[in-house]
Order: sequence, then structure tokens, then C-alpha cells
Amino acid sequence: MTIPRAAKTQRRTRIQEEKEEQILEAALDVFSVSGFRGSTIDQIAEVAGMSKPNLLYYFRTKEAMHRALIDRVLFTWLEPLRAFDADGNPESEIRSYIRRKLEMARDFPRESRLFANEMLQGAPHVEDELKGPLKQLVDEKAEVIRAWAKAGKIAKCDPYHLIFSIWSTTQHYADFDVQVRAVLGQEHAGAGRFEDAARFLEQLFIDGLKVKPVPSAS
Amino acid sequence: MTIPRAAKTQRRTRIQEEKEEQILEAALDVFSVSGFRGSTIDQIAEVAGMSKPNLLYYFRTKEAMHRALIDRVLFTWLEPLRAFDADGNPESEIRSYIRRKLEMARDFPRESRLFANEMLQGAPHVEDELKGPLKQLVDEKAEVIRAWAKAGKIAKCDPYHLIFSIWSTTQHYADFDVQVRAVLGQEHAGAGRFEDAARFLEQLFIDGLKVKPVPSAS
DNA sequence: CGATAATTTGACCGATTGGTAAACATTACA
DNA sequence: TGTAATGTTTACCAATCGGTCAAATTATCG
Repeated sequence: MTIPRAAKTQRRTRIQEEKEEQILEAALDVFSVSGFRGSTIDQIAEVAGMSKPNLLYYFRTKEAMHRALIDRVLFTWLEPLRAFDADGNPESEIRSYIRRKLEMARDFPRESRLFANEMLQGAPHVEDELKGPLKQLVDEKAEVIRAWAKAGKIAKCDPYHLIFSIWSTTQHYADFDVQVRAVLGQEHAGAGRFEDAARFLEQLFIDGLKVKPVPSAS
Repeated sequence: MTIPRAAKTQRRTRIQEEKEEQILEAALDVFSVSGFRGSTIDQIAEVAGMSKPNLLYYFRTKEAMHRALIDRVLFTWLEPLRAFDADGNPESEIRSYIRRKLEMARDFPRESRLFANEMLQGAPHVEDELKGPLKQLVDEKAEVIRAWAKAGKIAKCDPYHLIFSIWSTTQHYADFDVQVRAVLGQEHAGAGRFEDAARFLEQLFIDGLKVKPVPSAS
């Protein structure tokens, strides 16, 4: 009797690894554009260059595909925030966090859109991860920022909204890429727009978070 | 012979106005969550409390519904940017632009998500509007900001990326509402989060755009 | 090689999709 | 009120949806 699903086997064969990779790659293409509901297995199968039943041999359902994709991408996606160092210099930590996030928006726009789609739909598949591991990580880093502010190293500010604003500004260049390109026009929409964005955002956040001089009566 | 579609008639009846309104309201509910591809006419019909063929009596196709919705919402959505005044005080103009955008994210989150969905999918239905009217409006306002910088009223900065960053930070509270709530947790995710966001963003943008003192050698 | 397990596919299923046809109900108006 | 235009619904259609099945093909290994 043939074991029903590849997932059942303990040791994954070379073929299994290759094909699963191939499928998730195609699934990322499709899910990141159309969201879960708007994507079809047939679309993914065509992009992957495989037959639909063959996809379903490796992933039992559409949900399983989506789930595997999210799981795989989630870890990588939070890497920059994890690298945020409490012992580092506040200015350079914030600067490099912005840079890293911007690089991810440039190099992994599909991953960014996958999450954006999920958020827009109310995060039906990842709400637990948001309230659990993500919140925990953000709480931790927010405490670091709060300590910096308390020590007078940066201006007093709400650390959560600071993180939100870095997330949104950087991911914007992946999620709203069409709009950014359209508004910038042919001439300024080249690869250099990420450098321009980096320059602007660093200036904004660094200067915006500088400790303000004591407002002497003047 | 009965005229095939309501749209054909010159004068719109009371019923037509009411029902079309009712349909677009329901369509906004559905499209803003699931995007165009992921939404079904049946879903919209159920939300609207009408039968599917009845919807199709007022809008010939799913595309026509989406189109009408986008057209109606687009004008309102750009209102805050249009209100941006060249003759006003830079600081207060930027401050009130942020406030207005944040209020829209709070009061019209569905409209924000509708556009976000459209952007994620590559703007297949509104690309012309982006490259035409939107770009024109942004170009115009960007010139205003550039003039402010040149006159030394605000720090030198790329006006386009400034606008992008205001868009992204404010709309984030509509589009990523689930994530914001999850991260802030039960205690801080109340209605007050918009006030907190406003305070933070105003501080960030106002201080971040203050003209920097001449870097004296020290 | 042979045999057993792993992989792949075409044919197919019931449910759902966007949309239509025509009968039926309601409204507006002379 | 009568009647023609407008509005609504039931029944239906072909295409597509997620997913199954059994047969066919290929890889693995003694």
C-alpha cells in the first residue's frame, strides 16, 4: 500500500524537498497578489508547472499550502526586529533597522504583500501568531526604546507607534509599489527610489527622534 | 418592452438611488476585505439583503460594481491632499494633513482597505487614475513642499517620499488594524489608539522636518 | 533485473462561480 | 383605475472551484 501523503513519511526525499519548494514558490507568487480567497489551486499549479492533483499530493488542501507558506515566511520576516539591539547606539540601531526593513521590501516584496493581504482580510490564519510571539517580541523591543527615551538618548515617544511607523513606511514600498511607481513617474521610479526612500526615512526618524532642546523662554 | 438595465434610463428613480446606494455599501464591506477576485456577488447580495439577480439588475457585472465603488470613493479619498494649502503655514498644514488622514483611517477603514487591496493586486482597475489625476495632484503638492524647503521653512527633504510616509503611517491604522490591536493588546487597543498615533506622528513629522541648525564645528 | 514504494496524471465529483431568461410583482402616472 | 414601465424572483446555465480516485509512471533498492 502506498503511503497516502508525502507528509506522512519521516524522512523527506530529495524529490519531496524540491517539489515542496517549487510549490511554495509558486504559491507565494499567487497568494501575495490575490490573497487566500482570490487564489486558486489551478493558478498555483500552472505557475509551478505541475498538475493540480500533484500539488494536492504534497499539500492536502489549499489551506495547508497557505499555512506552510506563512509559517516559513514569518520567521524570516521578523528577523530585522529581532536584531534590534538594546546595547547598541539608539541612532544607529534605528537607522539600520530602517535600512534592513527597506531592503526586505525591495528584495522580498511578495512576502510583504502576503502578510498585507492577510492583515486586510482580518488575519484569519495568523491571529494567534500576532497576539502571541509577535506581541511578545514587540513588547520586548518597545521596552528597549522606552528605556532609551528615559535615559535621554532619544526624544520621549510612544515606542509602539514608532515601530508601527517604521513598519508602515518601509513596507509601503513593497505593498503599494504600483502607486509609488505611478506617482514618481518613469523618470524617478527606477531602482534608485529605494535609496531616496532610505535617505528620507533616516532623516525623518533620526531628526524626529532627536532630544529636543529645553524650551527656554524666548 | 422593458428597458434592460436601470443604468439605461436618463432619470434615476428614488428606488434606483436607494438600491444602488445599498448595493455599493454592501460591496464596500465585501470588496474591502476579500479584494476583487476573492469577493463573490452572492456575498454582496447577502450583505445587501437582496437577491443576486437583483444586484445584477443595477450593475451588469461584478466589475461594474467594483468600478462604481472605486469611482465614488476615489474623489473623497483625495480630499485631504487637495486641501493642502500652499499659502498656509507649513507646520500647521502638515499637522492638519496628518490629522485628517488619520481621521479618515479611523472613520473610513473600509475605503482604505479597498484601495490597499487594489494596490496589492497591482491596481488592474485603477492604474490610469494613478498615473493621471493622482500623479498630477501629488506633483502639484510636492512642488509646494519643495518651495517650503527652498524658502527654509522646513528641512530639505524629498517631498514625494514625505507624502508617501504620511500616507503609509496613517493608512496603516486602517489596513493593519488587526495587527495594531493584537500588538497593543486589550488594554491599549481602545479608541484612544488613534489619539496616541496622532500625537506620535505629529511629533515625528514636525520635529523631523524642523530646519536643522547650521552644523557649527563642535 | 524485479518488486515495492513514491510520484504523477486524466477523468471525474459535487459545490460554487458569474451571469441569463423569463415569469411575476410592484410602481408611477395618465 | 388601467396600463406600461420598472423592479424582483425562481429556475437555470456553462465555467470554474477545491478536492478525490484509480490507473499509470517513475524512482529506489535488494
